[in-house]
Amino acid sequence: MSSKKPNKTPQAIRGTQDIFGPDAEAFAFVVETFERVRKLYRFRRAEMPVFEKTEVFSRAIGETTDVVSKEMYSFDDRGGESLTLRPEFTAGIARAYLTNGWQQHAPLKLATHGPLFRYERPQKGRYRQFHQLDAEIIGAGEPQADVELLAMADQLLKELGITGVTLHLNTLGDADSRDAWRGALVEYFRAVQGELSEDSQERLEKNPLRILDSKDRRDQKFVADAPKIDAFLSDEALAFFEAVTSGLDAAGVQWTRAESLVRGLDYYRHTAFEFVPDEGSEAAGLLGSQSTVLGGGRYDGLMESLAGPATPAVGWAAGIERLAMLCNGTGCEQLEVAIAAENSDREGEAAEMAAAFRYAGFSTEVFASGSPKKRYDKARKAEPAILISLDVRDGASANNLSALDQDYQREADAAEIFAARTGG
RNA sequence: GCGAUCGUAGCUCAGUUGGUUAGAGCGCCGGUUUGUGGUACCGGAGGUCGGGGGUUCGAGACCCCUCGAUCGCCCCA
Repeated sequence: MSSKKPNKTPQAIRGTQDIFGPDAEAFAFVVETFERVRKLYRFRRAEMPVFEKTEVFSRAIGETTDVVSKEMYSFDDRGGESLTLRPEFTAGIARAYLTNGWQQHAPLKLATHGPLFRYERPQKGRYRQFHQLDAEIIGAGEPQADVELLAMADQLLKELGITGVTLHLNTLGDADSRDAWRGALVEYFRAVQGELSEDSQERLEKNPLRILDSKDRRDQKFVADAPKIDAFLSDEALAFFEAVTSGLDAAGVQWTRAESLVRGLDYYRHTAFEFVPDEGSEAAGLLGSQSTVLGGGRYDGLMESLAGPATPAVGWAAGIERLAMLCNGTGCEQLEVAIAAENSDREGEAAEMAAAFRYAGFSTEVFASGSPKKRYDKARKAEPAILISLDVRDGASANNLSALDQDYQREADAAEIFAARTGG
């Protein structure tokens, strides 16, 4: 919107959001549930800076990835150093782990959440400033770590009340398995190169694994018969994957094998996973095409890219906005007590009574502004469990308490406070 | 970076093949009615129809440009 007016209200930055109302309640509900669940699994809370030296991300994530090559918010600070707003958590966590000597706590279970930044075109479920939950287990190379991490993710989704979402699981094998598989895929797709989509012809050079989850029909007919990772897995890699899957079964985590699931970033090895809405489910409809709600995997090579010791690790991240879309309507709690001061002489008492209710642990709202005659209706429209009217009739105080919600449990306690305050 | 759709009151939206002074509902403010009650009625504030240019006797509507939003591709949570 261009305008000659000098004092036009500035607009928010593209891809940023002002979250309010039910959306904000759902957002808070997601974060609160995550905090509760991570404590059950004894993941320790950590806070990292929102920005880092650019090289933290370019080295850890990979120069050639889209995230680094075209999606980072980078800028020079006043000393001329290139800094970047974090596009993901893992690289910063790895840096913190190394610079703070957190090796002493290994194996370390870490959880955090907060804003991330990526310069992309916004669309449904995707923003330039977005928010993620993040959980990592660092310094644990055993498949049990993958299982515990996934069990936590699964419980989180259940506690959020999210249904119609299942765990898609794959293995990328160890470095050798992955390289051999990649070579076979390149060979296979090169043979039919001319029939692939334009995007996939390019992927063949840059990131052949990505062809496997192409949405283009021209690609999909070849994907079905493409070489499978299973044929290239070393004995160790196979044993690792079997330990993960049997551990998930033992923990009661539902999963499905997704042979063409590959993760975008270079550092993933072995386990790769995503929680994705089932086709045709309500969740799928709510999310649009940005459907992955939680994703991650094992990244055994990451620490070395930051000049640290070889350190096995697994982690996942989940988009808070996407999770919140799936649990809208939850998190918004009912108003317990509404107090309508229907006469301006009662406004002071209404405030005092509200304080009494609030100290007793009742969520309370006072209606004492605007036309006195319309305050009762306003209070009523707030749909409280208990509605209290303070009025003046024939020169004397007139008080009334009515219970509007039949199922409300604390009515007797509320009535007691009301009676004590009104001398009745 | 590419593509599609869309910008009218604080919000949700009408607005006919271009035709007087741009409307409704909700919300907000005030009044009348009611007087232990989610009432009804009346009134008010609030819009250079995203911005600029063009076509026309006449543009909210048609054309071009621009800004913005939404959704999709790429990529990803």
